[in-house]
Amino acid sequence: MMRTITKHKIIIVDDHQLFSQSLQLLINSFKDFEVINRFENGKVFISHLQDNPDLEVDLILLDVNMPVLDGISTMKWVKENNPNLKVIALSVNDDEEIIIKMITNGAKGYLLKDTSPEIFKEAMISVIDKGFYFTESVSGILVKKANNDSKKINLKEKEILFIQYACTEKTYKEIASEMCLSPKTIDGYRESLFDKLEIKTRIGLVLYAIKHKIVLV
Amino acid sequence: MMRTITKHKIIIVDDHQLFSQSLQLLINSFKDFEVINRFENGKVFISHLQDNPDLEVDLILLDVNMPVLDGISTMKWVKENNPNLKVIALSVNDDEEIIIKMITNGAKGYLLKDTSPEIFKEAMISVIDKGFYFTESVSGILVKKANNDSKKINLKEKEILFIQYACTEKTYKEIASEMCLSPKTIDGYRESLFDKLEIKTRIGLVLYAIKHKIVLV
DNA sequence: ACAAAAAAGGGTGTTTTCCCCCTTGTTCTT
DNA sequence: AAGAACAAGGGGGAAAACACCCTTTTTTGT
Repeated sequence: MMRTITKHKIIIVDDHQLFSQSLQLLINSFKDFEVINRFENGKVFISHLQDNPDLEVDLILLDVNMPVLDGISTMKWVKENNPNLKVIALSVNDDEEIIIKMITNGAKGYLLKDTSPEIFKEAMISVIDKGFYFTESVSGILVKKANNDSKKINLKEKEILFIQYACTEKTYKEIASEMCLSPKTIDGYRESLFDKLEIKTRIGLVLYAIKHKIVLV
Repeated sequence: MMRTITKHKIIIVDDHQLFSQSLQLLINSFKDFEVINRFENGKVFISHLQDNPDLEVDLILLDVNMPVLDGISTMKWVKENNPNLKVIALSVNDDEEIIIKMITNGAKGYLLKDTSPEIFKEAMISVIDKGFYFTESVSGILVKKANNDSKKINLKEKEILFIQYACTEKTYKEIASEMCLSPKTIDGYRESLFDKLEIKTRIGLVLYAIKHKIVLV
């Protein structure tokens, strides 16, 4: 006689149909797991949650890069409205900023899509049982952020404006006149920024500005 | 009695194990297809081809974004050494440049990973039978490229290298010594680039480089 | 084979950038 | 009320960036 086992109920949210349908096959091939639903973006997933407030689900696999409503926005909604949901973020990129955003919004795990099925299964079990699963590299990023958070640089309005001008082909003299300041004041801005940002040239300032999205390209 | 059918032999090259193993399950669920091999990057795939010159394979599914040896480099090798291989490029992004590079290097199809399994199967059949499969949007990009090709700026290897150095805090003198050229030659590079790219300062060069992804930030 | 580009290097001079040290006033603390 | 912190401005000088015009050598097209 066969005993009926209650399988863990999984929902996949991913816009890549090829991946999402394939992943469903993989998960269903695991004894204790079954995919009960798939959604192609955060919006339809959230709609489904709203329509089914008593939905039983053990784990959400949430893609980070999606059209319509991406992983981060979806995670924010989950944090606000359904914080008990267990979510593992799935992504192809290991951008620190994104990892941090997903985790601070309540993701219980962050896996790259090049994870092996074994690790993947382990992560699912860990999140369902222990409540979280983080690889060493993700933990490392979290520690690093914690350290860096203390010595954070905050720029004033005028500095931001100056940086934006510096990211053009104008000379400092031209910038000064556009900002209605003396060239010598601009000189001061530059030196104080070089010091603060640990750079040595205007090129460094441009690179910093782009990296930190002070100017967009 | 069951008749033995020769299935189409497929190879998957993709670094995302989760995707690649799952996709194998999906393909094997199609009657006429079977995955005979999976590789995690272009390098190991090429090694396998070299070790098995008489390998019978009907179709390669090649991921574009991979570590070690990416899709484009792998495609280049295939074009040089094994041009009869039928390859469908798989990618998450629809960057025109990349699509063009893959196709000019001989890819017979280009599919986004959010394709439905039905279209995916149709594409596989089309490439095996007719030799190609392109969606309308990909065809559109090819037409557009044909038109734009006339007024294209093409940079030489050394210029690219110089631009990359210019996007650092090094001085031209330092760049010259790192590139083993006289500072005066670097001077020439700069002036010719300023002219070609219609810019006036090194800042403009940095912005151009970032916009055109010559350097990454 | 020969002209035409292109690549490499040079000279000289101007402008811009960068650096260090300085003054004056204001605001905020303690 | 003294001191700290900051915003605005300044002088002078060295180094880097930029401009313009030049020669020599190598590559390339036909």
